[in-house]
Amino acid sequence: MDRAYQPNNFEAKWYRLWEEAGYFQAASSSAKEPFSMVIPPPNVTGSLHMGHALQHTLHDILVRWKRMQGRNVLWLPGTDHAGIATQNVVEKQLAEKGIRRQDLGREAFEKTVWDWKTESGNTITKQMRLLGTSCDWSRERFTLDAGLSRAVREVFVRLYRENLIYRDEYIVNWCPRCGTAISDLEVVYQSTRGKLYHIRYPFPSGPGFLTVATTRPETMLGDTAVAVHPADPRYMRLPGNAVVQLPILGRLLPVVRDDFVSQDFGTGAVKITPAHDPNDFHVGKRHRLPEINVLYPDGRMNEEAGKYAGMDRFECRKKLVAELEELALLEKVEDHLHNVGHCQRCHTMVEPRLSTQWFVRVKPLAEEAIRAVEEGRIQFVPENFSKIYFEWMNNIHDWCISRQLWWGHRIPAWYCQDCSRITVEISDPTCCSHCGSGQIQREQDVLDTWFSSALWPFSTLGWPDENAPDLKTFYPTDLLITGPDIIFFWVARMIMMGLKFIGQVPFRTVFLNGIVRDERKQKMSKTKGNIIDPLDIIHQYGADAVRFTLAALSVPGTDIPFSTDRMKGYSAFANKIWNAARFARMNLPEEQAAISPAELIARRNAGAEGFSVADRWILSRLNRAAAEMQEALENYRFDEGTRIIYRFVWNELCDWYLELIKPQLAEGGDSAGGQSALATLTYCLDRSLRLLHPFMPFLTEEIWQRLPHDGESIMLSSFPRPVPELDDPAAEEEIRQLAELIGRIRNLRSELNIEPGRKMTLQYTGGSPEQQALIVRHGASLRNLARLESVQPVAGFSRELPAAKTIVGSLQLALLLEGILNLEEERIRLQREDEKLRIDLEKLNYKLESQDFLERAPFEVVEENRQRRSSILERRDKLQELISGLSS
RNA sequence: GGGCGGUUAGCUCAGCGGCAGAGCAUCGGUCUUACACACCGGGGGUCGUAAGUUCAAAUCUUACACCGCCCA
Repeated sequence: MDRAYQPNNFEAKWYRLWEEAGYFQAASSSAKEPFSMVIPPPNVTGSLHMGHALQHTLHDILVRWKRMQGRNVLWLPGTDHAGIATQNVVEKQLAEKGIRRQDLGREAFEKTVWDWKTESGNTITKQMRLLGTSCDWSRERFTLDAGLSRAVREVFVRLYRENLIYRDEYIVNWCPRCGTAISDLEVVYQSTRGKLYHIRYPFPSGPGFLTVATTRPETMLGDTAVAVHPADPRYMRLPGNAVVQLPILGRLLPVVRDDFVSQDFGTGAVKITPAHDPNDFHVGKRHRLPEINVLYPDGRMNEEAGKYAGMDRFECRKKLVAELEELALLEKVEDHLHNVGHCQRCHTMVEPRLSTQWFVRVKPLAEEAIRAVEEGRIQFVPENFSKIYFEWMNNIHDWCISRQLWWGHRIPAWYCQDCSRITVEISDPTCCSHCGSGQIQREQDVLDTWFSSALWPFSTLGWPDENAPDLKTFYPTDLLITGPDIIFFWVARMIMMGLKFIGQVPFRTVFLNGIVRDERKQKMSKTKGNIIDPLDIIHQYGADAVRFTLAALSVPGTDIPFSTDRMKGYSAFANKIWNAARFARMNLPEEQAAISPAELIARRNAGAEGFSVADRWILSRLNRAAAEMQEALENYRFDEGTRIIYRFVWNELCDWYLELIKPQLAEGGDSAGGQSALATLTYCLDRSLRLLHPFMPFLTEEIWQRLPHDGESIMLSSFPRPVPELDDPAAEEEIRQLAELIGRIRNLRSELNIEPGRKMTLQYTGGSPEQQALIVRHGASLRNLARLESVQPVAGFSRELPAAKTIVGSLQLALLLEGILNLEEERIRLQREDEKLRIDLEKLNYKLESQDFLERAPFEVVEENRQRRSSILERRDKLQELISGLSS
């Protein structure tokens, strides 16, 4: 084996082998219990970023773990057609050649996008493989696949027929750059420094005016009223039929009274623009006001804007304000900080705009979806997220699903030119279903991408064919792992659709992963330049180190501050286990069979001929690690999982066990002790690798193949479970004591500045019979690990003995020094030790002298404290002996 | 404005009633032949502030401060 861990040497090789061998593939039917997940489909346009890397790592950990537990695992991959994003990408490319999509026409444009998708659209799925994701590529899906499109169509038609989808004129969020409506969720509000314009609307008869304040003066061209609060004393004297005159256009506007007006804002009089403001829209409906749309879809003013027609909205604002000023109708302009909606995709300022769109009536669907979570049929992890879910679901609004795009699922609705009614059909109709006219035209709009995403858990499994084997086997899926940012966009909608169309929840558990940030918890962004490209670091440190780091930082409910330093640490861990394996390999004979638990138990029970205390200890610790790992993974505690295996491999197996068996191995592998040690080591490594496999699939496979093993891949091996017969509290206690003893001697050496290489003589006296026996039994390890030449029992220490002394428990130790010992320094050192004990003792005394404590604390706690005290008393006693030995 | 979360070592975070922990960083010392991506040892904390509950509070309660996120 190489001297050091070099991931680039083997990662690609194993992935190819696994994939070709079909290890990732689920069985449509199997005696094994199924376990299924669907991937949150990344955009086809996308490339792998840290968020994906995190999410896919967490998926893969669970999936590999479940597979090793013998489940029939399906992890279904795929991509999303991402309507706006993809159309934008291709339009941009066309723009470079000076072509607009309108020049191509719809069909040609769609073909261009498809070509692009086939050619470079699957970058991300190739990149996913580098991370080691064991998803079932044979079942890969795309939201525009024929099967999925059929599901979309079926759902649309059925919802329409149940009146859960309708078409209406409504105020929607309009992105002038994308030229389409977007849903409420796709608007991101940004705090923006703007202006508040106070504009005078004169009374047409007589003097005076009403002053209204607005942040969007250009919309005044669409004003159809001015509103005041009915209880506002300032406007009490205004007649009921008062009107004002709209500046510039001269239109007469009624003054209406409406509760919605806030008296504190501005002058208490507000302009009403029903076609361009959601609140005004509702006021307009209440007061039967006309709705005047002043904007073209591209954000220019339309013919309703009079002389401003054709001008861009912001240009118009400038010119219009200047004109008002000239007319002395501009009272004042204030700086104003407010939240302004921007398009999530292109960051253009969104315009609320009246238009005719398709909507889903969500409330009826939401009720059942709320109940599913309330009743625990779906569980959120961490649990807190259910609150966010409930809050949104309880205040849900209808969902605008039509988009004025060309890339997506075209809405299956046809308009009749004769009777002007709508025909909605599963298969394309040739005539109007109402009047039979052949003069029908298909709807131009496509559906919101999230509409098809909402069907993902069942559309990918073969629905609407209700007998599809995959659907029967794998629905409901067991778990969904996704980001908290798409609970509303996606999770909630999947729950609604799953319940509506399959009658069962789409998944039983939703795990929300954190957001990956940089190590200072800043969001990663291009402008900040703090983006870490997962491909870079995979290339540099290996996929295993990246995965392990992401898992280690993945504390449920918190963001992930990704740190390259942390990752270096985990890459070192990979190197550590690599070298532990190398050490084993060097000591093992060429042909060595794997060892079974049964064989191991038999040997262990063979008494003196069998395993050493160290062997029994590490096996017992391994049990503990396996039990803890099980618990950690069951609770989605990826962070704990990494801690558990890290600690076991590094701090127990490598730091202690390997060092403890070196003396035996030095005797030769043929000795009884050597054989047991090798058997134990082989077993522990094998099990460690299996425990680690879900986190570091490549490294574990590479090493596993090089060590004695059963089977063709670690992927197919079983996940370790604790073997009760190997639990051994006595051995654990003994090694704990040995480690304490060694630690004390090492500490002494370090305090006395004794060169690490120098072999010392240790004398000891006192102590319990067990302690004495322990020293004898572990003499070789003690000498080796504390760098001692000899360890001698003595009846007592003479005063003149040139030695540094200390205690462990009730055992007194003396490290013999050459030359003269500085008695004063020695005394100070021992007194410092004593001082620590004194402080501990004081605390304990305080507790144990409290009557309340003795009476009210549980017996075990009191007893524990008593024992601690008596142990400290004993140690102080021995220490005092040493101190007085110095001074007399 | 409403809701949620956070504040523990220099940094990033575990711990969530019974002796304050980890990784990294830091300091001192080592090439002790698996590993310098290593080994050994050390230092470092009023557990945001204040009050309360309790025999016992980092942990439970309340208020406050500061920082984030979501919704309006």
